[in-house]
Formats: sequence, C-alpha cells, structure tokens
Amino acid sequence: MQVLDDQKRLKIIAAAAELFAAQPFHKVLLSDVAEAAGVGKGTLYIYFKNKDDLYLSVLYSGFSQLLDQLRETIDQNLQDPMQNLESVIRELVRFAYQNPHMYELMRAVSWHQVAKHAEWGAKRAELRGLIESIIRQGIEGGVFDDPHPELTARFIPNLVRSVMIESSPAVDQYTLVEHILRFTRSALTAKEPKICLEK
Amino acid sequence: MQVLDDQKRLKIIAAAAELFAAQPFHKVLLSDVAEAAGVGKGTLYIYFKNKDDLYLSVLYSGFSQLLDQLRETIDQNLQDPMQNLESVIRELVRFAYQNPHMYELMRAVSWHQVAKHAEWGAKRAELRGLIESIIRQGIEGGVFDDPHPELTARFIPNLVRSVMIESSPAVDQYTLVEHILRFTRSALTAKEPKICLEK
Amino acid sequence: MQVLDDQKRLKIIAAAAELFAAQPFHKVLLSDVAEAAGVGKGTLYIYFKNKDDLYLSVLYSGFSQLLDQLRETIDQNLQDPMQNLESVIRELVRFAYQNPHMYELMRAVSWHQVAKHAEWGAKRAELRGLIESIIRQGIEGGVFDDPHPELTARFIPNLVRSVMIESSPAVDQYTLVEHILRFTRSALTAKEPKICLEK
Amino acid sequence: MQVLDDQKRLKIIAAAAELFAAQPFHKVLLSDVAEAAGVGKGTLYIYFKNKDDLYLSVLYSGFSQLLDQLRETIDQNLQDPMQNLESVIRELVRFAYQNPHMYELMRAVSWHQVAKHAEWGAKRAELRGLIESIIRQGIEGGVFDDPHPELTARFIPNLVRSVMIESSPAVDQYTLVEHILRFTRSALTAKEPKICLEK
DNA sequence: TATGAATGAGGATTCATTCAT
DNA sequence: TATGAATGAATCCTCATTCAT
Repeated sequence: MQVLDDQKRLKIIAAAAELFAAQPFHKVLLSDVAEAAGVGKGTLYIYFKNKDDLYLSVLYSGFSQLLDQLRETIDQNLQDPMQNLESVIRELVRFAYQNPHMYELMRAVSWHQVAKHAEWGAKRAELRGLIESIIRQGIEGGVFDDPHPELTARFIPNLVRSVMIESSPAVDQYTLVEHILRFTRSALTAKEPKICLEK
Repeated sequence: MQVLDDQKRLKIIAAAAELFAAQPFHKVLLSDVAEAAGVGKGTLYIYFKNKDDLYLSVLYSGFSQLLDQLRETIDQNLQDPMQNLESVIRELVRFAYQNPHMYELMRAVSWHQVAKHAEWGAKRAELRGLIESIIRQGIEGGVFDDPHPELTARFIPNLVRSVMIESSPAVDQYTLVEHILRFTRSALTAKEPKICLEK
Repeated sequence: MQVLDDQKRLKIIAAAAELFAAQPFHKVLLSDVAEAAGVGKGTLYIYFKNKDDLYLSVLYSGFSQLLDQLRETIDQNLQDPMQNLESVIRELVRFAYQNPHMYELMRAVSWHQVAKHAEWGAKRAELRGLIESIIRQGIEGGVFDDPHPELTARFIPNLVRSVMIESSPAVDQYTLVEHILRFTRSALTAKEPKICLEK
Repeated sequence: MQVLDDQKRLKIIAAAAELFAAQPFHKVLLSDVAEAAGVGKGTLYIYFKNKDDLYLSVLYSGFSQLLDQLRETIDQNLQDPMQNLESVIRELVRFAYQNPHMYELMRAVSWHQVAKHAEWGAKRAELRGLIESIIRQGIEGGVFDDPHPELTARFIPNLVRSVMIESSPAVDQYTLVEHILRFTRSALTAKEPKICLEK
C-alpha cells in the first residue's frame, strides 16, 4: 500500500472523482474507474484499501486542495477580516466553478463513512475552523457582529453549495460571488439593522 | 403497480425512510425494508417499481409533507412577507428537528436520479418558488431588498441544511431559528449596509 | 377442481395455447394467461392443478382434437389402407395449418413432464398406433411393404412437423400434402425399386 | 466477454449440455452448471452473456460439431449423390446415438430465441442446404427425382429425430439407419412408382 | 509493481401459488 | 365459484475483491 507512483495515484483519483460525481456511489463500478484511469482493476487495490477508501480519498484530495488554496489566499491578506471573508467566498465560488464535481460529490458523504476516515473529518473541521476564526477576528476587531460564529461558519460554504448542487439556472460566477458577499456582509455587519432602516 | 392500500404504502415508506436515513443506499436491503414494514418482500414491488423508486418515493413523501405544512403556515399569515419568511424558517427548522432523517436522506439524491422521477423535481422547485414568491412580495412591498430572489430562495433551505447535516454540535432548535432569522433578515432588509456602517 | 364451467376451461386453454406456442414455458406468466383468458389469476387454479398441469392440458386438448378428427376421417374410409394413409396425412397437414401453434407447442414437451401426465403419453401412443395399424393393414393386404411399421408410424407425423416448425419457406398446404404423400407412398409401396429403375 | 480460455469455455458447454438435456430450461440452475463445470458462478458470465446465451451456445456447439463431421464425410465421397445421401443419414444417426442429449436439447429451441442468436439459425440452414445440394446433384445427374428438394431436405433430419425424441422403443442404430435409408432411397429414386407396381 | 481472470457472497427481482374476501 | 393482493422461496446476475502470473 506504500504509494510509489504518485502520478498514477492522482490519475486514479481524478478518474474516480468524475465518475463518483456523475452517479451515486453504488452505480460506480471499480472496473469503470480502472478503465477511466487507464490502469488494471487490481491496481486500484495497490493504491486504495477498498472502494470506500477510494471514495473518501477522492473527497479528501479535493478538500485538501480547496483548503490549501484558501489558506494561501488568506495569508496574503494578513489580518483584515472583511477582506479575508471576501477572499474566502471568492475562492469557494471559484473552486466550485473549477471543480463542478466536488459539490456533487460531497453530497453523498455520509457521516457513517467519515467515521472510518478520520483525516477527512479533520479536513472538513479545518475549513469550518478557518472561516470561524476569520469571523471571530472580525468580532474581536469590532468589524463583525455575530452571536454564533460556529453556525455562520457552517452557513457560508453551504451558500455556495445551494447553487452548485442544482444545475438548472446557470448563474454566472460573478453574480454568485456578489450575491453571497452581499448576503454575508449584511448579516455580519449590520449591527443595528432596524435603526439603519428607519433612517 | 396501482396503489391498492394507501395505509400499507405509507407503512412501507415510513419503514424505508428510517432505514435509508441510517445507512447509505446500497447497504439498505429490501428484505430489511420489508421486514421493518411488516410486509412480504414481494409486496414492495406491488407498491414501488424498484429500489430506486422506493427511495425517491420516500423523499417525495417527506418533501410533500414539508411543503404542505409550509403552505398551511403561510396561508394563516396572509400577506405579511416578513412574517411569512419567519414562519417558513421556523417551519423548516421544526421539520428538520422532527424529521432528522430527511436531510440525511436528501444528501444522497443525485440529479441524475431525479430526472427519472419528475414529480420529485417539481416538488423541490415548488419549495424554491414558495420562498422566492415571499421575497418578491417583500420587494414589491418595499420591505425587502434583494437583487436575486431566485438565489436567496435557494440559500434559505440550505442554511438549515448546513447545520442538520453534521451531527456534531447539537445546536438547539431555538438558537438555530434565531440565528437563521438574524442572518436572513439582515441580508434582506439592509438596503445600504455600507452607508449604514459608515455612519 | 371439479370442472363446472367448461366454457371457461376452454377459454383458458385457448389463451394458454397461444402463449405457450409463442414463448418457451418459463417465459409464459400465469398472469398473462389469466389476462388473455379474461379471468382472474386465482381462477386458473380452480381449473388446473398448477402451471405444468395447464401446459400439459393444453397439449392434451390439442392432441385429442387431432385424434378425434383423424379417427372420424378413417372411419369413413372403411378398410382401404392407402386411402386411409392419404387421409391421415391430409388430415395431419390440415390440422397443422389450422393450429399452427400445436407443433410449436409439442416442441417443448419433455418426457420428463409427460411421465406425470400419463393420459398425455397415452394419446401420443394412440396416434402412433393408429398410423401403425393402417400400415399393418396394408402389409397384410399386400398393398404395403414395410419391415418396421412402428418406425414408419413415427416418421409420418414428423414429416409434417419438419415443415411446420420453421416458419420461413411458407409452403402451401397443397404442395406439402402432395410431397409427403409422394414421399410416403413410394417408401411403402416400392417393393423392388432397384429393378424398377433398371428397367 | 472475449473468449479467454477456450478449454474452460468447452468445459462449461459440456457441463451445461448434460444438464440442459436432462431437465427443462427453467429447472437448470446456473449454480449447478457452474459446479458441474468446476468453475465459479461468476465465471459463467465471463464466457456467456446470460443463461439464454449459454443455452443457445450449447446448441450451437453441438450443431457445429455435427456439421463438421457431415462435411468431412461428404468430402471423402466426392460427387456420388447416393453415397453422399447414405453417408449423411448414417452420420446423422451416428451423431444422434453418440449425443443423445442434442435432440432432447433442440426440442426446446423456439424460433423466437434463435432470432437473437443469428449464427445458430445460420448453422441450421447450413445443414438443410447441405442435404438439399446433395439431392439437387442427384437430380441433375439423373439419379434422383424430387420436385421439392427443399422440403425433402427438411424431412431427412426429422426422420432421425422422430425416433430419438421418444425414448421408449430403443431401436438399434443399425436398424434405424437401414429403415431411414430404405425410406429415403425409395422416395427419391422411384420415378414412377405406380407404373412400377403395375408391372 | 501491475494485471485482469476468477470468484462467490450477496441482493434485487420475479412469479407461481395461496387465501381472505 | 371467482378474485387478485400478498407472499417469499427461488434464482439470476452483479461486482468488490483476490491472487496467480
């Protein structure tokens, strides 16, 4: 199970990602994955423990990528929470449009499965933590107001999801970013919305 | 395939809902469903075309129930958009807490499947339409401001979802409602958040 | 199991005959038979013990009919063996054209099954016996010459079968009768074919 | 579905032939076939598309064997039609006695099925064609007289069949050959049987 | 390491048969 | 007698997994 050829491992993950995104787990045949990846069926078992492991690895890989990109972006923004929030949202949407499969994929993760693949759960928590810490920074800095940052941190990636998951209306990337930004900003910054409106 | 005994049909759907919510699709055995429903295996095939159809029917049934409850609530509120929005959110959360299965269930719906079960997609669109029309009413009445009600309509049910889908933090129902309300209200009413903040 | 309504019994047999002739035994569903006969599925079990019994009854019925017609024809010819042989062949072909199903049906009788339905085997033997006795009469009368009438008696119905079983060439009834007659007559009467040819 | 190991394929066909001959199609379990062939159940599906395909393949294989043997025999006889006819009949009977299953097997072939397995129908036509061409040669050479060789070609294999299909009388191979030869020869050579007899 | 033929446990589905009405 | 909804035993077939090469 030692990974010797990372190139091949990635080829398999890429092929599997596409297939898992297009069909429910039980309709994806490992023979199809092998063929799509251009390897033998047996080879899959050299790189992955079993079908479940392959599936979770696909997700894990995608998620890791997303997290790496997010962290990179945020690091450049130093400590401006609002700008960080914007960057995160922009990056989430960008990633969603670049990897249309991923959201469809995550759809099917059951927590039943994740239990067996602890690293995966960790990554997911990491994303939440990252967003949550940005919000907390904003709160500390007096820029944001939010009684439950741990909930809001869950909301944000799901706003992207809401749109990606259903193919129908084909919102363009720019509009989606703007709308989510508008939605989120107002929720986090409007300290006294009622007063504001009354004016 | 004619529906013969609606009582029995519901008994099967209820049993299946529980099982499908607890395990991924391919781990749910029809023999288990039959046993749980207290009917013979063959009986399932009198009421449902096959396993896929049963699964989608479970979802459809849950969704219909939710929609019925939503509509009932809204009818009582007459034409106050803000109150309607609140009711919808309250009802969505209430339903989520009452049917913890449903969200776990919908997790696994792929749009690939839904295509074959057109009614299902229709129900889903109906929910979106219901929320969207409330927002539009609010906009017309000058209470809300939202450049993309069709996107916001997708956001709202997903805010509930974001929390329900992950079992960990066990937010209480009341807190969740309040947070979503806060989030949504500010997003829909803050006409000029930037000005507001600058003041 | 007492037969009360012979009309209904015949309706079932007729419907079953058509279906059994068109498809192999295991592809014929009793629900189809019931529907084709215009009765309920349960009704089949009032008139027949089970699927096998229905199948054999269909055959038995067809065979009985054929035998009755043959015997009727022969009785009228009194004791002329050649004329009787001709009549039998003519009648066999006529029956085959009138009941195109029957030959296709008999195709599928396994002797395994017949063992359980003794009457059926008896009918079949009766047909052979009838033809054999005509040949023996001819031999006794010096008209025929045949060292193995019991074999020839098996040949004759199979000559009809050879053509009926394959739908392709669509031989007309008249030609078929003439050819079988020619074939059989020469085989039974040509006492010294070699001499005949040398002449 | 590529044929991987012809040895194994033949082993399966042989095992299946025996079982299909002994019981009607629907009583033969693929698990039994697998066990009899000494392979796993899944292996059957590597070599054959499904149960129907296996069944038809068994027939096809038997028929091909018969045809090969017939052609071999005929080639050795050069152009003597009478001798060829005798050889064919002798070979047909020999094959029938050597492969008592085959006739029982073919019993159950419906033309409905054959349509899906075109090669099979072709083989069957080939046998007819082979016999027909022998008769036509004889007619051209003035040895035979037959107004419908295409019908006679269908008669001949069925003469063998008539006896093989019913287990009861146990005619010995020699007697059967002689009787069929007698029957066929006289039918094909008796130019004017009536004149001949009158003499 | 890489393969893909072989495997067989597992599960969806069918359909003859029953039986309450 | 007539029915057809309900049944579950029976069986085909799938497909993840193994392992000899």
